[in-house]
Amino acid sequence: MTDNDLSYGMLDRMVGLELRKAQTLASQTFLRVLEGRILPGHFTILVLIAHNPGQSQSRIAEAAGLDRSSLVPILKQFDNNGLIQRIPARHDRRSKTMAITPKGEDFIKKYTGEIQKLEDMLIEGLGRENHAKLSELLIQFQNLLKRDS
Amino acid sequence: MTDNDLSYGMLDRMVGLELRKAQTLASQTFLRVLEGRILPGHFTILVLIAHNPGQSQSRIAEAAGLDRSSLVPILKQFDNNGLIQRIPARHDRRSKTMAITPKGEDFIKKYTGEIQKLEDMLIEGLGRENHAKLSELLIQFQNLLKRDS
DNA sequence: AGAATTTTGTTTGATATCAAACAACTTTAT
DNA sequence: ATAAAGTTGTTTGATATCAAACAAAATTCT
Repeated sequence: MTDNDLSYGMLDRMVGLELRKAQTLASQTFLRVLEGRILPGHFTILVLIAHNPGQSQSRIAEAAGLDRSSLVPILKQFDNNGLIQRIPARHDRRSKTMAITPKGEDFIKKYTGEIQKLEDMLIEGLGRENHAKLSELLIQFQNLLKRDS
Repeated sequence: MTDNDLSYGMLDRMVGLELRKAQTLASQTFLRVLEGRILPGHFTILVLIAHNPGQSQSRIAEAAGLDRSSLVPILKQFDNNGLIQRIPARHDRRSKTMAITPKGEDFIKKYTGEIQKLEDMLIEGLGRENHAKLSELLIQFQNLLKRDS
């Protein structure tokens, strides 16, 4: 059960490994909350579309931390399932404006409670300030790496 | 460039999304440091083997946050490239003890400097206490989710 | 000792993701 | 106005990863 007796050597003080493990665990937990009906990252995309109607796919992809091309099959599925609608954009004949449908809204609402409960558990476990600090540090972390590239 | 004008809605205060984006970015940056010769996660495994000789594959996998089965092709490649050695374990005829080879050591050493430099940049950018705090919070975060499952 | 359970490494199949290439279109430069 | 450069969504190929199933071996139970 414990893997604490393993030495991480030079990796001991590196955030990278902890980041990866935390992300994997979070993803698995989230998937359980969503009853395996949708992947966490996909749910995120759905929420992004819901809260930012009329955005291009590229922008949504960037906000979600995904490649443009990865979005294609996901959106196709959302469309097929009636969770979103894709309308040709007025001003740009290449891009298709996306919007959430009522069915999509319902889908999001269905899981909002459980997700909030999970987050509340984290807030309680870490403490409110630490929870906020974690988000803040992760964002700062990203900014440093963006600057680096 | 900025995606700050996008609303994250209910995801605003959730660590999950930031975790995912941070991890993706970190992985890409790391890959650049390693000159694309090895994936960050794979390098981690190599370091784990180097610092924990004689461990089973399962334990290494768990420590790296990977599935047992995912390790198989990775180790095969390491073995083929002469970075590690696999010797049948004395006490357990199923398991193969792994150890780093001199060539593997050299490989790790070759990148240690650059990796340390990257981490130093992060320490400087976040501040030493914040950098330590980030690792600490990520570990705490994992413990909470483990408890949850 | 013998049977049942667990563990180890592996194979196989499914899926998510990326990266590069592409056509259609838009924007910018000359 | 025309050419050059960039952008958008997509297709195609490659790869990483997981999950389930498996055989062989070890461990636990009775």
